[in-house]
Amino acid sequence: MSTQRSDARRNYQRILEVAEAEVAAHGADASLEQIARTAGVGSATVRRHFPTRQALLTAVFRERIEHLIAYADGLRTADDSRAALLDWLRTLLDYAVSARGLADALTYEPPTDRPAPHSCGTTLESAGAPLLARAVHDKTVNPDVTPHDLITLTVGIALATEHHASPTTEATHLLHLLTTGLIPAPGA
Amino acid sequence: MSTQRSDARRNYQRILEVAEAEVAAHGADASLEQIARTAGVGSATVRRHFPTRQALLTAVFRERIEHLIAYADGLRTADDSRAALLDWLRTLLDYAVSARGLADALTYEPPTDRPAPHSCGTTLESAGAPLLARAVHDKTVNPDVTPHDLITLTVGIALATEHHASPTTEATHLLHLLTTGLIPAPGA
DNA sequence: CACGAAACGGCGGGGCCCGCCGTTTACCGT
DNA sequence: ACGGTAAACGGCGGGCCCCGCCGTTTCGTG
Repeated sequence: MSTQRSDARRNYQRILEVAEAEVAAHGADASLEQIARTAGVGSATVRRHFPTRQALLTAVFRERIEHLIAYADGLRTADDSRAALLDWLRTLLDYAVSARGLADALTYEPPTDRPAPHSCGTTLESAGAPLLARAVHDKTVNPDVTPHDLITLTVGIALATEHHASPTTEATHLLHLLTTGLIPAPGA
Repeated sequence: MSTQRSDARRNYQRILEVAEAEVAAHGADASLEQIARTAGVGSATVRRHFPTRQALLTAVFRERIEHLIAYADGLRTADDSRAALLDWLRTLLDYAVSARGLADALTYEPPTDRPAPHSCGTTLESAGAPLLARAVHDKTVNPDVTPHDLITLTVGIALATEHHASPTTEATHLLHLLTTGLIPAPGA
């Protein structure tokens, strides 16, 4: 079926498994050579399957991204559009904070990204878009907020808290501030 | 005066100058060896003056940090405490976005940072604290916002927009969203 | 079973960071 | 003015990493 040879497919899987562990342990800049070594393949093979580090990260996080997309889909029919959006953002942030390297992977989209319109970030944005649109339609969210803004802000929180003492608690706190507004408009 | 030898002082300055340029060009992970090379010193000398990369970055950004602190001081007596805080945040963000590496330097405070209570981030936080306190006192800002939150959120925006198409415009937009509130409380 | 192409992986080059250690250089006291 | 000493220097080698090349193995197929 797949135009790929069987050993190639096997190596691909093996590398991916090892990469998941390694990225979880060392973050987005885990050593490719180390991955190759513990996967029992040459480092060239790793780069053959994943030409760029970003490609590897995308593959590593694919499952989680899809999970997030599915979650967003489920939330589309929720009663309270505002709560749904909040819920999704919290989940997204939780993922970004707990999965080392995810946030970094999400920031690195655009070095002339023509042939990758379904890379991590873009798909996430289109998954969040309906939730956002509905919330905007219900007047609970400012209309000049774009899906892109959602992702970027969340990723930003994750990145900024990454090296702190207790990232999770701090991140949730910051998300709260973000949603509620740091310095509301004067008429408050 | 200084217990330091004259050549040491000279090298220190020279390295610092080169480092500024190099960091401006290549961000927080500029090559230390490259800096040493164009400064005309051995790489060991660089590490002798700046034991860690973070130390070098701190020195590189010292001026700007102090400028920000001075600006905050000037704003302490402004008429409108809310506007003052906003003004400072905007300036801070502007610095963080335009000076490559600054944001990264600000996230990396705490690997058991005992003897460095006046590292970039900490001093910035104490500079912002009075502005924040006054704004809180005037009821224009939620009281559970800490100075640390201010810095972290701003840095987060800078980090997340760093690799995007037009960081500055996007960053200011995001700051606007942040201050005004992404998803205000239900009673809106 | 044999053959062609796909896939592999070892090797060398270049770079970076780091620590060691012999050498130079500035300072100070005589 | 000068010599001694400690501070400061910088070259070198080791370890790790990423990258590209290219001869070799291995899979799939006719």
